[in-house]
Amino acid sequence: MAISPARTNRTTDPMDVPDVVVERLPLYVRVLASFEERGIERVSSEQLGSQLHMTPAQIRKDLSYFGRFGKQGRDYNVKALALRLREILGLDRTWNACLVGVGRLGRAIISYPGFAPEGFKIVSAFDMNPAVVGTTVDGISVDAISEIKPVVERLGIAIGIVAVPATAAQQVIDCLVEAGIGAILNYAPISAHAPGKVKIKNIDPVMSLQSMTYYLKT
Amino acid sequence: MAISPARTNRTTDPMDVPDVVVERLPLYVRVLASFEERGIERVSSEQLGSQLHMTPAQIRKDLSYFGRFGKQGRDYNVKALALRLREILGLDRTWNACLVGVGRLGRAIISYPGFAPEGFKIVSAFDMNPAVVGTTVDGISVDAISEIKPVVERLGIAIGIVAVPATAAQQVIDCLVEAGIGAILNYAPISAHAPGKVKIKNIDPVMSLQSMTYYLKT
DNA sequence: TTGCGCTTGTGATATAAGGCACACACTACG
DNA sequence: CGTAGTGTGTGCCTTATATCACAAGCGCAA
Repeated sequence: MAISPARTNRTTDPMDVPDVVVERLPLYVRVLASFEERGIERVSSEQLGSQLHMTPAQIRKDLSYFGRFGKQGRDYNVKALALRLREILGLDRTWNACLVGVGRLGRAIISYPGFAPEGFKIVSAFDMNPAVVGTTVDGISVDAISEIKPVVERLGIAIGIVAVPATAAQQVIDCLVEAGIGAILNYAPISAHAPGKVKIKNIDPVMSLQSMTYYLKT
Repeated sequence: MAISPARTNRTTDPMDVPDVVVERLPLYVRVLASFEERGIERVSSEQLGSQLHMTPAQIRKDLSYFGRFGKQGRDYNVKALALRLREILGLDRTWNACLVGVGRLGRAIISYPGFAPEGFKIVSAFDMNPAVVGTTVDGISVDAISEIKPVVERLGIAIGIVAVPATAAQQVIDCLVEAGIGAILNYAPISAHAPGKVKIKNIDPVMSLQSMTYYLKT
């Protein structure tokens, strides 16, 4: 009697999509881009799946959280799907980010050429060390950490990148959250947590290695 | 009638432990180390859990895959547990690694001071560029990629670190696998796959950012 | 030595993620 | 204009992961 409890029309509705699914979307965007570059106009979930080593069903199901993209019996239009996924992920615009911690690692991050082409622009940097504050690294001027809040607000920064020593990391993260940052990419070797709705991802090569050695012990 | 199907005595048996569990162990090792540094001798799963933002039950269950570590009613001995977990993960020794791709990123990885203290030693580097082959970076001599196999065998290298452009990455990975490498840490922005039993972990900051922007779109 | 309080280890249960398989929709071709 | 072939979208089932909740074991105190 009741209205069908199934997900109704859900094109990009704010319905809760599992995090795992969202985390796979950039993957899809990436393969689609590679197909696009090769001039391929249409792909089936089968092809995508074999490329990504996943089952076609998983891909179709993931996509189904956001709407219907393919024509039944006629696979997907590469360009259109890529465009739509970028839109869903919010990649159809530029995002400003700030970097905290201008040490060796921080400098490497600033000069990393992989962010800009994907629309992520580091527009500001912060450090505690008075010797570094006031200098310029790769065109980015370094401010004192106390300046985070005003700068973030002034420049419309939504993303924070943390590259400080482990001991300072949680404090810096709290500071970024306080400043109104919405997402944090943390390079410090701590299992960081951000309060509230702020998203955080940890980049931790050492920990990755440490879990792989389990399988290496013969 | 049959022998109890339950896990029997399983101290570090090769029984199949879920990957997710193995991936959490380094986390435990890390907090335990921090407790150890602070001179704390005993911890309960409750304390560990609150530190890591996980439920105590999860921690106890994870540990139970490997044996019994605590005394009931009397929590865990920090030092003993840390030691045992390091042993389980194979962190009670040094691991030799090689780096492929001595570009900007590769150099940053070589000079990253975070690997050595955890027992990961980069002992060899490779590159395609003839201008780089033969040079020395931070004490590591750079060889041609064709040398991978013999060098890996001679130096007992179990881990490969990939820092080449996306276009070359899969090829390099195949090459490492062929050379007998057991684990790969891949920094190239591709969703890489290693055949067979070889473990692979991808470090991909851009993809991390791309999945977080989903939650930023207001 | 006995009993109480505490925390582990773990079976049972709940929730989440993944895969299967088929109805439906669309195209193409006769 | 009808029919055959193909691949999507999705309900349902399977498998994996997380949580609950309690019995069992330990230490301390009287």
